[in-house]
Amino acid sequence: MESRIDRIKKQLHSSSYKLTPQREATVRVLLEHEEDHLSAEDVYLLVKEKSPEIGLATVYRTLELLTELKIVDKINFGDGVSRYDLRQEGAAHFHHHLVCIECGAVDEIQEDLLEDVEEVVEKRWHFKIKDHRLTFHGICYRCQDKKK
Amino acid sequence: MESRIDRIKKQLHSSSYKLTPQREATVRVLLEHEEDHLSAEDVYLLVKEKSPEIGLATVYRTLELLTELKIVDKINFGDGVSRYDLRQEGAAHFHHHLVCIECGAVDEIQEDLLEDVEEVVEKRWHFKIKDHRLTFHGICYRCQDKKK
DNA sequence: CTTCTTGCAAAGCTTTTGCAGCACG
DNA sequence: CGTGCTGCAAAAGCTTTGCAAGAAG
Repeated sequence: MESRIDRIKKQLHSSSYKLTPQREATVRVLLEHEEDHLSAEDVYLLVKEKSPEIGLATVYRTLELLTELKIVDKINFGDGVSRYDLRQEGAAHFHHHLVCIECGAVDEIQEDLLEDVEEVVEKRWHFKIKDHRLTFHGICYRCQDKKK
Repeated sequence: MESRIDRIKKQLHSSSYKLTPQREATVRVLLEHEEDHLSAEDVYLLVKEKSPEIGLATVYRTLELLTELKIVDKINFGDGVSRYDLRQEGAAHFHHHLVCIECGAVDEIQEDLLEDVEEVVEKRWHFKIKDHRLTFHGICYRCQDKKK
């Protein structure tokens, strides 16, 4: 069976890029932390554990490359660093985020809740939507429970 | 009649901050460019036209202060700079944005289109929503028309 | 006086870039 | 060989901070 890495390798090849050991190590870290929202520095430190010789610049370059190929999405929650999020395979749109203003946790909503809204926006504002970013700021279920 | 500046002055006072000449000049620039999405540097240059002695750090400090008081919202469209957007008076939530991937224009949607979605999120994910950020990326009506 | 605010310069951070060397066909 | 990729260090932004001086009550 074809693995996720293999498919990413093909995506790279079809744009004439190689899956070098450094790039593979970076992608593996992203796969192992799919639930998280790692910054470039986070990724760098994790890659370094297994491939200590990698440079931070290479991580940045790889993340930029993966963003360009739409394998990952670059997001910004307003804390001064960019974070990188593996896109669901075959997902047309970017998923949504729930950012907790108390504990800082970031949860994901994979479901697309914006279909109706997008229809309205396309018609009423005559805007051809290609992608979206939706983040809710509030209090997560864990922090709500904690207060009781 | 009470002006917008007066009301902002009161908001500052009620948190024991002063509306200094520098702060007032900064707020005026924001009011005059309500439609735009100015970066700190943009604001600095515009304020400088009328108050040449102002320092960039003061503009940053003022924008931070206004963000804290929820008079402006700090946004990030992923281009490496923070932008500042005056909040509609009395608006409970942040408005939405349409970012054109061809010409870079940013249009605003003042209407709140997320009421239904928020209800679903609060119930299904047990998340207490305090605010949201919604940005659509796509092609604006101007660029669509241009192609015809 | 006392407290808050400012301007300047320096420092801090994240991210990008230049370049020589390496890898691999 | 040639092209692409990497690591390192330097550079380049954007933003924050330290500090002495200034403003305001």
